[in-house]
Amino acid sequence: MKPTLQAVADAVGVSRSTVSNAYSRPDQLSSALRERILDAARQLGYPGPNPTARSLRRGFVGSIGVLFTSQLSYAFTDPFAVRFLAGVGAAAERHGTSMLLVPLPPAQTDARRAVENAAVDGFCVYCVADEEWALDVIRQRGLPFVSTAARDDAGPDERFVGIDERAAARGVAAHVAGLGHRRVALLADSVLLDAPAGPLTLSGVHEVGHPTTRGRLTGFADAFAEVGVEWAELTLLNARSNSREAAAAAVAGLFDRPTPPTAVLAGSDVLALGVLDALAERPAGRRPPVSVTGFDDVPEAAAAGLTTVRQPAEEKGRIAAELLLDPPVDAAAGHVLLPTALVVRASTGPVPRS
Amino acid sequence: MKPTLQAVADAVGVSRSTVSNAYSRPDQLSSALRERILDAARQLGYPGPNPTARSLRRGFVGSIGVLFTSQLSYAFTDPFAVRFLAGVGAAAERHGTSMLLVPLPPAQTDARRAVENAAVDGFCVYCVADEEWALDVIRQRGLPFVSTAARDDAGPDERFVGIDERAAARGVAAHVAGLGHRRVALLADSVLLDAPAGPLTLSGVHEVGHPTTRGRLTGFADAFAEVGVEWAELTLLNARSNSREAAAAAVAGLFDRPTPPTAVLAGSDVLALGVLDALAERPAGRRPPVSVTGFDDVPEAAAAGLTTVRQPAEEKGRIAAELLLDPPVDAAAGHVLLPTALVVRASTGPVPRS
DNA sequence: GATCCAGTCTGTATCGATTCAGAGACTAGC
DNA sequence: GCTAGTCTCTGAATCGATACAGACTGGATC
Repeated sequence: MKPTLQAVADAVGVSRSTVSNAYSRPDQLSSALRERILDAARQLGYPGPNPTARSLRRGFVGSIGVLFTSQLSYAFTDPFAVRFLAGVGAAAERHGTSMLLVPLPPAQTDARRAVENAAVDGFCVYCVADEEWALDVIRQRGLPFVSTAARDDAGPDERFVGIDERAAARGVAAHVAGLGHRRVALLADSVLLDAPAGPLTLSGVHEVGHPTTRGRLTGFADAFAEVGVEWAELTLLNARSNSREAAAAAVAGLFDRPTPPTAVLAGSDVLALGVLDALAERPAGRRPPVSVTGFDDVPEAAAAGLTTVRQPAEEKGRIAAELLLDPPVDAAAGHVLLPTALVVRASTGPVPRS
Repeated sequence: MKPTLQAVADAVGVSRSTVSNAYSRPDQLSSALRERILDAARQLGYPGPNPTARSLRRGFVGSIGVLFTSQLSYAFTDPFAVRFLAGVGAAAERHGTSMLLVPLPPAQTDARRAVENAAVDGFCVYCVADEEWALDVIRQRGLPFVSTAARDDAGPDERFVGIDERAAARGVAAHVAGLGHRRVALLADSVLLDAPAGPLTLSGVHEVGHPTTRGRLTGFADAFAEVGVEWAELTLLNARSNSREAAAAAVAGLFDRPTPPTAVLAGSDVLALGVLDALAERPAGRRPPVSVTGFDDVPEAAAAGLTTVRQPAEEKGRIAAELLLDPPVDAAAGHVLLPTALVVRASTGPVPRS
């Protein structure tokens, strides 16, 4: 077995406290003794204070948790999530804090346990769809957290960093509407829990569970309502996940309808790229000139010429971690709204006259 | 303050052990009592057993550490590292284990501390340049680890997953040599600690510190030695980091030499893409037809038409985590060599006759 | 009626450190 | 020479749980 702090103390003939001080508070003992202790420790193969025991006694861990909606392995396939993580990592780095990525098992009971058992000082909650249960567990544990999805029932002291989803979405939709498009499809992932891929009918946008998706779809609807296109006239498409493949599957058959949409507004760049994939796969003769928009402006979007909404991904992660690591004294400062910008590229154009 | 397990015990009028059992070993008490305890816990706002205390007593943490050479925030910009992380994440997910990403401060003393203080059950060590000190700390702590860089002094019980860097590099270099190229530049990052960007003279490849880089450069040299081009005739270029920008900086001026190389072999796709960037930025008239190769076959390589060596990134991460999470009984099985393949695309071509 | 056993629950030791009040020794100042 | 102050170091209390060896109960077995 590895020697403990006590073993070192015995070897040198000092008290446990003194050995502890040799590691954590060098100013509390003479440097001669300190050297003697460190030497003995080296000799014995003592690996330094046990991190777990130290955390227990000190009352904090020195790492922050990052919680993802989906499977952890999916998170790495989503370029936006990766940029977000990079931001969290940069901030964690500066604070000498580690990041704990906690995978959530599919069963909710197990997922609760996972959040309960995470040894962290706080959480960055990345857009967990139907995240309420997770926030409950975190609150129950008395841990601080920062959420990236605006929630209606957020307490005044709850920290948040994100964008005005609705306004941003409205912006890109207004651009498409301005180009003359009126037959439009909206594409989003997990519109409803366990909904099949493809067209979906909802009485209204309020039925959408995921707050971020709801915000974006609401913004889309806003812009079209303004030009006289009601919610019921919009085609709503569900993707089973936020991936190009799922998006391609969701638009299957869409362009073979008698009156296909002339534009598809996607809830993320990844989905939009999937739509472009689906279009590219059609034989050249049957490739309608559909306008497509995304959301996020991930690196791939520029290469694909995708019109989209830019939001600062890395910044979001960085600020999330910073709000967690040194909380602003002013509660209002704990609520950060990031800027967005409409980025017009080649994937949108005027509606073709037929 | 949050109530402890003891508080719940007192409230129900049972012993602490029983409350502990209610959470961790439900078969050890009647379900009626268990319900009563869980109810009381809910009432009191008890968040469940403290993860840190539990880890201390149990002797394990339930999370594995991932160690990166470089800044944690850089890791997320490297597509290969991201795929690796995805693999680790997938395996961790299956085992119900969390991943701890430990940022290493620049100062070595601090970095040691960071590794010493990480509350984990083991480490996946991702290609830490000059990683020896880190492995020492891990060994000292008595923790298991899996390395992704082959080391000459690896103990027989030390686990490893990776590729035959030298053979793979030799393969792609042989392809380039086969195309007739003889004036060739080799580009790698951190060839020597703190070397400047650009040309570098080394008496031999053995001087290269980073084992992965050394392996690849050796393979390149092997292939050219076979066609009669000696090490001293090869141009060695150092990039300050593994990024497109650094690569572009490293090849500055290279193509304006009196006898510029006709091919550049890069130690990674990211570097190779940087070389292509640099070439693309030159005015069309002064853009020599240079062959460029990468290494890794990251997603971006295909789009850029880059000739490269494919290695299974996600698989590497997955296996690394699995070797850690359930160690093979057979020591030989703890040493996994993954397959590689030469992927020829448009970025290489026959040497132009001048 | 004694014995055994399974099912529940308790008590104590333990995991490996940090903290903090205070004990001694020594120096300085008056 | 005495008081105050500074440096070092010690001891006991504490962080919040889990493990394990029993104690007790009630029923089945012979």
